[in-house]
Amino acid sequence: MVLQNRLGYGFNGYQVPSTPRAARSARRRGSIRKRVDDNQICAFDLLATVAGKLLLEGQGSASSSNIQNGKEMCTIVEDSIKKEQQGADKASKIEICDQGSCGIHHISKEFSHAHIDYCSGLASVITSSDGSDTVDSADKLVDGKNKNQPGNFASKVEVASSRCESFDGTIENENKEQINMEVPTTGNASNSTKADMCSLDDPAVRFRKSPALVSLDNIVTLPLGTDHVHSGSFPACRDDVNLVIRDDDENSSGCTLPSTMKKAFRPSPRIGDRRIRKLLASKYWKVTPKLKDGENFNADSETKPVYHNRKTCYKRQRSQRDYPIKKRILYDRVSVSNFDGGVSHEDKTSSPRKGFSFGASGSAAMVHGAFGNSAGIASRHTPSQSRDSHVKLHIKSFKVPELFIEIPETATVGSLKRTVMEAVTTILGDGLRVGVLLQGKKIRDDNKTLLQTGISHDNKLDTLGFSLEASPSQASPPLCHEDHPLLLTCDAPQPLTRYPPPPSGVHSAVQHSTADALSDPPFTNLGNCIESDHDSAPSPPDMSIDKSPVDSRALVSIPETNVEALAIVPMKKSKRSEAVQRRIRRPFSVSEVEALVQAVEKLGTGRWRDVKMRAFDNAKHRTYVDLKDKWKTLVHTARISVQQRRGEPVPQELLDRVLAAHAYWSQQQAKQQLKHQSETFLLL
DNA sequence: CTTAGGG
DNA sequence: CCCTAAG
Repeated sequence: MVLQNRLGYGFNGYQVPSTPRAARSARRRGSIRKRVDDNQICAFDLLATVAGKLLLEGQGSASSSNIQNGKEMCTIVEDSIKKEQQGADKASKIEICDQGSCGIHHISKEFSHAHIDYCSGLASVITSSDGSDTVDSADKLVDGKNKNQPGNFASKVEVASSRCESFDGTIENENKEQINMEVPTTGNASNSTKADMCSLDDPAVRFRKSPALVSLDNIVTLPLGTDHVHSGSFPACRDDVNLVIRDDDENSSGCTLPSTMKKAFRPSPRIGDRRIRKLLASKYWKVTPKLKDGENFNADSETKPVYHNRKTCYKRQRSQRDYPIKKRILYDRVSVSNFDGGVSHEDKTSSPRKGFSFGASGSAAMVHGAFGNSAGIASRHTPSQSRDSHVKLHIKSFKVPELFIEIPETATVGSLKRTVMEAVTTILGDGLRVGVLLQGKKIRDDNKTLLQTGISHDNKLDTLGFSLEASPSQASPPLCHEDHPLLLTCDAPQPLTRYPPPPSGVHSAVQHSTADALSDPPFTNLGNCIESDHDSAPSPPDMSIDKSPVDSRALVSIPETNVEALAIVPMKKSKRSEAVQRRIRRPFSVSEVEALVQAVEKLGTGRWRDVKMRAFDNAKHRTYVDLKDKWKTLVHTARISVQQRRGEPVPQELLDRVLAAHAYWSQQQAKQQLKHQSETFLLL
């Protein structure tokens, strides 16, 4: 507590605004826009630190109201230390994070958010007050965490893998969650396929909700350099919770849509902005771990443009961004079965995870499968047309194609998970279309009926396959390859082919979406900055990851404006005058709320732009206005009864923090005003 | 462009 | 989320 005073923090542990609004404003307008607060220790951090210290010392709870459940945190911390001391296997360290993530209380969470940061914080801050073994412990934590990064990654992966497998098994057991496809024989191949796809209901959404595990073979490669760890402390900024929620909206946004139309209107400069934006988002991955105190990766020069043309883009974005992006799925292992053959019990209702079973087996099989890009299909065909003209397809599972991810070794496991998740979800997201193959031959004529194509014959069903191809209308803006830290790819790089799809549909599809992944994953992913997997809600599922050599695999091949803009142009035309569409509603996830709360606690209300940059810099679809609005609703939510609340319930703990922070900053604002008033009064 | 607030 | 006045 002494520390607080000494360091000049607000009594409540909130940081007093360091820059007058006017100054900030000026700063903003100026070319140099520096974030003042980031190099300062946040009061909350301090609190956490103090709490951590207390806890580490086994003194139990801290005094601040913000520090609750100290015991639990204590347990975690001590536990982790113990593990470290015992040389417990490194994988367990991840568990620490996970435990933390499960925590519902402030400190614990904070700790989990930035366990490393806080640890380092402990080392640096606490030492100054009274050095003790506490510091050692903290250091150990930090070091331990880092040291075993490279060496033990494999083991970690294995752990994840096994978990995944078991999970997968679970899914398999729940075969009720398989997807049945029943298609009129008379329907044409294309239609039926699409219909089925649609019946899946936005898979992406489900995916997000579900704890489904994705198992990918050879998808993750971590460069295991030597300088893996910066021994000292971590950058201060790391305690920021930064949500990386790249938005697919952006992708479909007018800004980048490579549609011919757009191009006509949009001079290249826009693309430039776009690039910068992308770069920004991605750069973060690489740079973050190496940031120095106070250094902000959000260099003004880079950030500025983002906001700069935002408005300009906006309108155009809106014209498109809201059109639901039909999520499609990669059908890898598809089984066609007789509906009568005992699968009739399967319900078709939608439920999370339904129909998704990401096998632990390598996805490479899919790539090199019998049909190349086609999905393998085990089939049993209805022996007869007893049910007349219906072919029943039973899709047993899906598999995500091979991915390739490169991520800095200094990245956290959490960010790795998110990266993978991002990649996976992106692939699942959109930009894919289904191709139908029969006996290895692609059926291009969408107008043929199943009957005509022979899909209705059992003998042929054995060779029925679905392939994934890049959706013609899907467009991904070009990305910068160079020193792009994050790299996703699948299998061998193939020349991007336009529609008509390349021989290997999957490849192209994957690549395509892969490129997309770099830019605009379809949905929420947590930021790289979040140290732990604290978010439990839409948290990325655990995945099995394999370490695989980078090979000579090329970076993501960027589909050059591969746009037929088929789906787009008509839309625009019909929309006449580009009636601005309302942005799609995207409820804040708990983790987002958490990030917001934390940022506001630190920065206060009224600095939404900073909040945005701090915690949502990579969440392109969250504008500072959104954040402000969300805060507004949060405050409101916190004040109403639990019964009146709707949507995903926000942990009371968070709401408490909201109220606390709101109260504090309101008061602070009032004070400032008073001050200002008196000043002007004095002048008069 | 940002904030602040009403809608 | 949107819209907008005001800075």
